[in-house]
Amino acid sequence: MDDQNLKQTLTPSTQSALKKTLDIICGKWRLFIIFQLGTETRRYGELRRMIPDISEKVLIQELKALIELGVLEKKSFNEVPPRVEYNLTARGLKVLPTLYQLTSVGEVFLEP
Amino acid sequence: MDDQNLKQTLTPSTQSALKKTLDIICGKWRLFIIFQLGTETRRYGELRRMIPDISEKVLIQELKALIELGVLEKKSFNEVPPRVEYNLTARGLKVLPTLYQLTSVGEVFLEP
DNA sequence: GTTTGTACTAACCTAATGGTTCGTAACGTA
DNA sequence: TACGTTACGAACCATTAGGTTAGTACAAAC
Repeated sequence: MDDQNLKQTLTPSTQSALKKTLDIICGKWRLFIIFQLGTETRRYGELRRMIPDISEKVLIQELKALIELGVLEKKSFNEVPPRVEYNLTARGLKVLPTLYQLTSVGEVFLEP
Repeated sequence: MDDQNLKQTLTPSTQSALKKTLDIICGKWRLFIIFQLGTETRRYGELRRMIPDISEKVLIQELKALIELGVLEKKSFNEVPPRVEYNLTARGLKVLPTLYQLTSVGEVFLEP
């Protein structure tokens, strides 16, 4: 019995899309950051207070990663003390409804 | 300016649902395994050939984890050579459509 | 009688993830 | 003059995720 009946159900383009998705949502904090931003603009310090369990370093690190992925954008104002604002990009807003649906997945598995 | 205007937009139950979701889908291979199973029943060796880049140890490890999470179930037949079959649970099937949508997220960010 | 196939386990290693602590600039406030 | 505030960077460490390699039982095929 050879493998010709084992069709690869995932096309290469589906596979790379999935990998990109995982880049964006995997990690302990990324979805939380995206959800806390939502459609709003928030300062770094606001986000830190909204997600109190994340460490400063990791928050900055994750924000930077999400910017590089094209999910977030950042505006720095030349003020003292510094002011920096973050918000979702157009693409980020576009996928937000799909990401919100992910809570329902967890809910299904938390049902008794 | 105190923090009373920083409403925690995520309720505790939403947060734990999100964490559960991340348990299920995070990791390099879990979504691929779930997608390759889909509505079918597959033997271990079939899965291994359908996801050729995964190592044997990691596939078994991830299958075991997904079983413990309630996403998959497994049937062992007392035969030689051994035969073991995997398929999604009812809950797994229930969230499958939502998980399929995740490819669209990556697609948005892969657009030029 | 040696090899092949199945579904694993065990031992070990590396790279990435997440966390802790400390330090920075320049201003407003006490 | 000392201190708090803001948004970070640097150095360092612990844990986890993922990977490699080897070995197991036992029947069937060659």
